[in-house]
Amino acid sequence: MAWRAADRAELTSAAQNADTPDYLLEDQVGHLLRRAHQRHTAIFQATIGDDQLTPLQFAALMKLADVGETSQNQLGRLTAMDAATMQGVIKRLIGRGLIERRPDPDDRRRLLLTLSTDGEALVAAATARGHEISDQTLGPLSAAERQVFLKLLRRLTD
Amino acid sequence: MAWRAADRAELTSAAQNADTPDYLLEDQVGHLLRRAHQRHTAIFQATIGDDQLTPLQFAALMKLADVGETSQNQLGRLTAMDAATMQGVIKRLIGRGLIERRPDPDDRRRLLLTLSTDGEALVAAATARGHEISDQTLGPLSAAERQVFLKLLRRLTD
DNA sequence: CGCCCATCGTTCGTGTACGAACAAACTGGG
DNA sequence: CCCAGTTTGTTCGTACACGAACGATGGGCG
Repeated sequence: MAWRAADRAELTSAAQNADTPDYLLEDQVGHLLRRAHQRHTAIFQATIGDDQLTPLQFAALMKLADVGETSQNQLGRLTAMDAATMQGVIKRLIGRGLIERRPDPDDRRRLLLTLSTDGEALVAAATARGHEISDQTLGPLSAAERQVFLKLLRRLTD
Repeated sequence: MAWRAADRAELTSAAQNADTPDYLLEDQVGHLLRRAHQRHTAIFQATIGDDQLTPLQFAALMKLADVGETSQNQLGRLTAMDAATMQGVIKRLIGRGLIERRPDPDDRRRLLLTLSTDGEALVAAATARGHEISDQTLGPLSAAERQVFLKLLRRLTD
């Protein structure tokens, strides 16, 4: 249907539209969400104070501290990671000795996860950083705007 | 699921908090941004009508249609992808014959990109889908809320 | 008890992301 | 003209993200 206008007039099939393109990437939610998320991970990495710790690893640790011993898949659900992703995240956290794993005596399919002593120490030390990261991410907004934004954002979250 | 509260009272330093955890993952912007983005890509994939086309590939194509012939790095800047990521995206689009590449006669470092005929056809066909995807992503919000949300989101975007 | 079906964790393949290091090519200043 | 510094595109390594298929286990129901 409706296209551009400019290149139509000329025959350049290279076709760019200076005036009114029907799809402006920078106005699309998906693109803005992606960029906001990129900015957030940059802030995370600059603020968390641990070069090896990634946002997902941090999320898994914090959630595990919150709920206590759980299985991998359960923790994955709580942190919105699928089983395959969780597998890798947990492997690295175990590799760093931040998490321990033991078979569930009541269900031999399951692996129960707990924070190690090091993991608990890291969680204790990083909690303040976590808040700082959220604060910096929302930095451009006023307190009132943050409330509105978070409320709306939460509604776009299944 | 016997956890928290109980072992709080005892001296388990394992310390999970049923009542007032100091860090609630589901309240953090980063987590919400990540989940909203996940939801968006699911909507994209269900709506775009082309199993092979990813959000980034789509963004690159739409932007290229918008600005016309450019170099890889330039297109990367316009779509917020770094050079390494762009390299892979372009490689796949060329592999599908949607984009063509030629050396810049004025600067032998550069590779100029253009849409192929197939690429232009795809852009024409997919534009409406793109709008539908944005619409669905914002589905939970009213028209007024969408305006507010997008305005605030844009400010969290460097 | 036996069977169907769901769940748990793993592996594979593909596609973002991005830092780091490179070689080739351009730029500007002296 | 030459050197220093930058830009362009590529490659490597690591880490998400997720569909798909897999083997092992568990639960429910006839």
